[in-house]
Amino acid sequence: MSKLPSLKNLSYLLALHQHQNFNRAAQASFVSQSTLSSGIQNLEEQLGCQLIERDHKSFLFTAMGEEIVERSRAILTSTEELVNYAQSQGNVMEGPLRIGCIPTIGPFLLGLLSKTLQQQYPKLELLIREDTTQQLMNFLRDGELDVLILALPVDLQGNQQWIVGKDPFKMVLAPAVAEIAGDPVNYNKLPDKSIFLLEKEHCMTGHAVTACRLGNKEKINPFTASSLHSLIQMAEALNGATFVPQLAIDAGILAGTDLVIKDPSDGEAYREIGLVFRPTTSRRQTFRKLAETLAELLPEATLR
Amino acid sequence: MSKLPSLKNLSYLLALHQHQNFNRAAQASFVSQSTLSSGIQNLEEQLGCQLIERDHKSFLFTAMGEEIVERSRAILTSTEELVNYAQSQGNVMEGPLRIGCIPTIGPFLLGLLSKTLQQQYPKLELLIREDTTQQLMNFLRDGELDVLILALPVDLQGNQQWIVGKDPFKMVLAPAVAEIAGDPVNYNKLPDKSIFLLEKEHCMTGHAVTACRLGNKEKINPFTASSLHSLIQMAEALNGATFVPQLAIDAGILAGTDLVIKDPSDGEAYREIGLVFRPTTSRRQTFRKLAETLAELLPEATLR
DNA sequence: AACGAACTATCAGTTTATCCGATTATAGTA
DNA sequence: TACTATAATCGGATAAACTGATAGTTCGTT
Repeated sequence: MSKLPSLKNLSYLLALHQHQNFNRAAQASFVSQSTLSSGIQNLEEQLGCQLIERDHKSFLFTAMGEEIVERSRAILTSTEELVNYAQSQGNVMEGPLRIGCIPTIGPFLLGLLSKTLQQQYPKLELLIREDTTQQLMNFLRDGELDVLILALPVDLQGNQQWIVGKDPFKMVLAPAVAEIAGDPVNYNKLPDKSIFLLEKEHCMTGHAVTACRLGNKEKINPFTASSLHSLIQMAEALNGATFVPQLAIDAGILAGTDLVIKDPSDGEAYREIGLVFRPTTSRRQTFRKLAETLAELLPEATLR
Repeated sequence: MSKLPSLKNLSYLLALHQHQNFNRAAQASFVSQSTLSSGIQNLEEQLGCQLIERDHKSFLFTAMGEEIVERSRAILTSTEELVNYAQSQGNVMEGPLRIGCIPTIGPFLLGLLSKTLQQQYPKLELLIREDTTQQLMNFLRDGELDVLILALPVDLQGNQQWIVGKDPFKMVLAPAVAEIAGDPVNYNKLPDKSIFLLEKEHCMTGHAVTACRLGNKEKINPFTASSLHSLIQMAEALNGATFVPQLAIDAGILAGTDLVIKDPSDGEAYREIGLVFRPTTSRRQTFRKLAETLAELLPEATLR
């Protein structure tokens, strides 16, 4: 049996991969540049293969290097999770839990969620980051977040997901448009360019929205909003209509507006909310409890 | 972020768990008893919790200790697999591969398998262990084997399985019995106590065998054989009949006997052969290629 | 062509961690 | 009581990790 590499050296490799620069990686690892340099060399020697190609000014990770980085990451996060588990005395709802969430869910759910969790598990230290799905996936991959709350479907990229519940879409219409829209809304009765949507990055791709996009292009206004709040303001100010998640409505996003809520014509108008996490995690128990708490706060729970 | 424990200390903990004795664990780890002792203490201090309860003469792992052992095992095997992968230059069919196999498969399949593998992947170092299913599962859990070849179904105990193919059961009868048995065999025409079976541990629990057990108890001889070879000898010597896997027949287990081969009456008379491995493994690519090679050698491949 | 900026590798010296052997302490056993 | 088996402890030796300074490379600028 050959000698195992040290976790420290593996972490140096990870830092180097993240920062693509010996100095910055060393700083991030709280060691000197020389330490990190020799650490990497040490690792290459122990593993008996080249991890990075040097060309004196810069360097590049080899394919093997990338693979080793992947595996090292899994090993290091497992070890961190072990330490975390031990220091929480085996209570899976203690210590830090780093959650990522998208902006069309976060503001309307996390307030209540963190309140509920704090009450139920007072020793849980919630750390929440709001960003786009893709950014959050990167943070998850890099081990900077433990679990994501996303709108499904999503490109899992090797991660695992649990569906937690559904969030129905409602149509929200300016009064003038509401009068002629019918109930549930008949898209054909709406004026051209009267439907406002979010930018694509927000992936509010519920069935209703997709159907609307495909079948009623002329009804859709070419301007897109960058947040739910501005979406609603646009709909109100320009006498239009839009789709808003039930979650946001429940959280009072329409307060102070005179918009009218109606059902979309498509009965399957909802988005699914899910938890996403690394398949190599050893915190499934924690995520399970999180999922249960989350499901109770959603309009329709469907834990699976 | 608190400091991570060293892999060495984790391995000391594993050794201690395996040997339940500081001296033997230290020997197995090639260190002195004092080193191991302080390593464990070190670990407990770093993790901030008690892993073993000492009562001056002996000790006991705490629940937390057991959990940490589990997790440490996953971390260490991942690291070993990383090293192995690197040292094989990323070629997943190089280096050691430790296979466990049950005795009703091993002698009839592994000869051909290892020959095929050696030819296709000359740098693969095959290590084969033959034992009961339960023993093999223990070796797998303890990281002493990488993958098992078993007859399904099997209690996975948290492991993962891939089904590789089917191995049909044939009936094998002494000539006198064969004459009256019909073709396919009608169990009712057989004399009482004329069917011989293996000991239960061998889990030759194909549908045919199970059906026969349930519906024709009086036909079954109360004596059980401890190997396929003795099973066949009993059937021949005592003018009886028995079930034998196609695999064993193909390998020539009936050579030199005057037994007659017939189909069992049940059309679904087969056992499934599968690969079983730890869910935390990072050698799926290796196992995949093994599965493909294996499937080609089985009477009926059904890779899934 | 010369210079400086941005890099990584190397080296000598220091600090830290690991390990061993001997010893102590405890409990069970002959 | 002496003996055996066991784990914890301690001082000193050894090996590993780390640092700061320096060397050497490349690239862009003057």
